[in-house]
Parts: sequence; structure tokens; C-alpha cells
Amino acid sequence: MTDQQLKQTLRDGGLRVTPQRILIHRALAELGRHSTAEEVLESVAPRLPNASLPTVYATLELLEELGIARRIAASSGAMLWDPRPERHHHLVCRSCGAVEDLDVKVDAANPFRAARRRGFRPDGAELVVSGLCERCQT
Amino acid sequence: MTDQQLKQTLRDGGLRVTPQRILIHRALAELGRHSTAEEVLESVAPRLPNASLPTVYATLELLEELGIARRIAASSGAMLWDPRPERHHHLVCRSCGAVEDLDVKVDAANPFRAARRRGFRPDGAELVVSGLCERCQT
DNA sequence: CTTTTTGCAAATGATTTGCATTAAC
DNA sequence: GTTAATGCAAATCATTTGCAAAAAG
Repeated sequence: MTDQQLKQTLRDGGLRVTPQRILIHRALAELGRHSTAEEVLESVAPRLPNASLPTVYATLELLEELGIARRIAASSGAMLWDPRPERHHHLVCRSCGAVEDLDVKVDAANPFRAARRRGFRPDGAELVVSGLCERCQT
Repeated sequence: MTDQQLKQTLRDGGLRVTPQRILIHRALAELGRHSTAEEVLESVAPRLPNASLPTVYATLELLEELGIARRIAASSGAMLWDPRPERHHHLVCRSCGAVEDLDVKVDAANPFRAARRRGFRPDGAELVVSGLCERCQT
């Protein structure tokens, strides 16, 4: 999503366009990986020297509500922020905890059926593949 | 795993058999769901009035190391403890956060292949089906 | 009797809240 | 000018650590 699209989305929602929101969104996208709030803050720090963690959290949450980002619970218990809101699968390194995207099709028809049999109403399925990332294999 | 089996596992590992370890393990199994450390503590409180959270955490971690339990990161960021150590799939309610087991076969051959192509060495895959649990559908 | 485990209190780390100030509109 | 958003400090929540006392072997 471009800065312009974000601005429009904010205006459409009656929300204000602020440099913090623009830069935090841009930082999350440009980090190109699943980032912690701290990492996002560090990344915007050069351009927003007074930015604060509460603002980063508030903005990431806002992006989540706008359907622009998603949070995922890392195995450490910390939250990671994912700039891709659409459903996708993940690789998780058992050793270092790194999370990467995995673009592959997974047939969830059977799990969905099993879920319904249990009274659950499924609306999506994500696969988490665990193992060792390239760097941790040695 | 029975109390006797746990005792043997502890002894085999040169670890001590304590009422805390026996009762915490039993509580986790008997809760029959993915529980927080607090819930486990509440559950053993009647029989271990002086038990403390640090002991519960230490014991759950020990059970994890012994391959008797597993921890999973809940969407809230809290840890849930799962008495089933073997790999299995989960249903997660988007509304209340409840986590249930889903026993179904998922073919992960394709995701594994894709992971290897990325330099990742996969050793397991778990599906997380999200949606609404029976109670949250109204 | 030796060493591990426990329970308490305090520390930690991530995230959230309260509130006065600042900035958008 | 009004109202929402920000930055700071302080609060909160889950989890972990340090350490003296208690219990296991």
C-alpha cells in the first residue's frame, strides 16, 4: 500500500493523517519482515527522533484494524507485526525464532470439515512449518 | 502419562519426585485443555495451598523438556500449556481466543518442499484453523 | 548430610493506560 | 477553535530470577 492509499484510507475512516502514521506504516513495509514494535521504532527513529513506543503500538494496532497489517504471536511470547494482512503460511525457526512467509497452497477442506463437525465455524487456516532456518542449520 | 510413569521419567533423569511435580502434571492433564500457568495453579491450589506461580512455571518448563507437555503462544501473547506433546493441529476462536485440538491429517509435502527450496530444513507442520467456536457464534 | 526444589519477594520485559501538550483539520 | 493524536511517565500483566528455607534422596 502506497502512502497515498494509506492517506485516503485514514481520511475515509475519519482519522487524521500524521507523519507518525505514514512513517510507521512505511517502516513496517520496508523492513520486509515480521518485526517487533521496538524494531519499527528504531527504524523510524532517524526521521522521528521523538517518536514513542506507545505511538508505535497504537499505530500498528490501527493498521491492524484498517486491515493493513496483522499481529502474530511469536514463540517467545512477544508480538510480531506482519505487513501482509492477507492469509498466508509461515516458516518458524525452532532455534532463533525467525518467522518467514511461505507462499504455497494448502488444502484445508478436510480440516474445515472436521472443524464444522465439532461445532466450530472456520474461516481460514494457516500452516506453521517449523524447523531450522538456513543460518541455524550448522 | 500416569503418575507412575512420570515418577519413573523423573528418576531416570536424576530429578526428584515432589508432590508439586506430580500434582501439576496431573492438573494439566485433567484440565483437558490448553491452560495458562495461572489456571494450573488454581487447579492445584486446593491440594497445594502454598504452591507458587514460579514453581508452576518451572514445572511446566520441566515437563516440556521431558517431552511431556508443550507450550504454545496464544494470540493474546500469553502462553498456553498443552498436555499433548505430539504434533497436532488447532482450532482458534477469533472471538474468545479459545484453543482446541483438531485431530485431522494434513498433507504438508508441498509446503515442506517449498520450505526446502528456501534453504529451510522443515521438521513439522501444524495447521491453525481460525474461526468462531460454538459459544461465540451467536 | 548433600543437593535439589520450593516459596517468597523482587526484577524483568513487553505492552497498555492516563493525561497534559501538540498538531490536524 | 475543536478534537484527535502524540509523548511522557507510570501502571499492568505474564514470566523470570535471586536467594534463604524446606524437602528429597
